[in-house]
Amino acid sequence: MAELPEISPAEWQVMNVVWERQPVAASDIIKALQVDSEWTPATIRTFLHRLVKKGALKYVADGNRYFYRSAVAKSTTIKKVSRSFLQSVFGGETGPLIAHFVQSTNLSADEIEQLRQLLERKETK
Amino acid sequence: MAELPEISPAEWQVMNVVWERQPVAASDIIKALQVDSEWTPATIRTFLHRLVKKGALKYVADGNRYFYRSAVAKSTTIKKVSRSFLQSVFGGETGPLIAHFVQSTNLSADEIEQLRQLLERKETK
DNA sequence: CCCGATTGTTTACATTTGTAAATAACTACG
DNA sequence: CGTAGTTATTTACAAATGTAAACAATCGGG
Repeated sequence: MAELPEISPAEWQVMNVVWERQPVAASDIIKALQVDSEWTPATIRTFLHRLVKKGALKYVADGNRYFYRSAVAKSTTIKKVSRSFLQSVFGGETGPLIAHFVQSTNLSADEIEQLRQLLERKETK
Repeated sequence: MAELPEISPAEWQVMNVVWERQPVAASDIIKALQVDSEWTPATIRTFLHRLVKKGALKYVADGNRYFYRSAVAKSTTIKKVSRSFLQSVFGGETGPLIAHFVQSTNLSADEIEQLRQLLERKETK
């Protein structure tokens, strides 16, 4: 159980809402997700269930409502899945990965500056 | 069929070998993959089969051997899967994604310089 | 206190994925 | 020309995933 659970793409959507607003009731998660997905409430509840079973979410009951919280840190989870992605798609090479995303996106002047600074700090270290 | 096929993580390993050395015989793909995976030849052949069926690979037979080639461009495929990843894991925000990878990796001075230049070009455009 | 609405639990089902063995087809050596 | 050894095709099967309906428990309003 020390194992970080595998989180599927659909489940990521759910986790993102929880990380953002926890503790949060199922009804609110459903509302949030229905804005940009086609999922029915039943479907979203299935995801919640599975995530609890996987150990990615936990909850506290208040009457018949559950308030969900994440059981795994977002940062840890991001690290894990990012490593897999990097490995599968870019053969483990970060340089090309970053290059790809820099080129394929419109970055604001501000973001560019931020990244520039990140690189600078990286360099001197 | 104009649809870009979905490629699973295991299949990505196969595709990477093909993109690198195409046209390439199954036996060579198997050899290449056995270096860092535990897959048996039968398993790898299953992946090849599925990839052909999905339209991600095609082949030319030479006697009883097949020589495989990709049927989809690596760049296109990377774009597609990268978009999904960006969306799922970073809510579509490239800035944080790049920041994550910059921080979580050891970049060589050279790579840092490359990226710096990429950003510069990005800025003035 | 009963009943409709809400919330959670169970069950369902097709598809995809990882993993591979069984079988068929073919080729090349003896 | 038959047969051992490749190669490819078919079949297998459990687990995960996307998608949701059916069912059960409970809560709140009348």
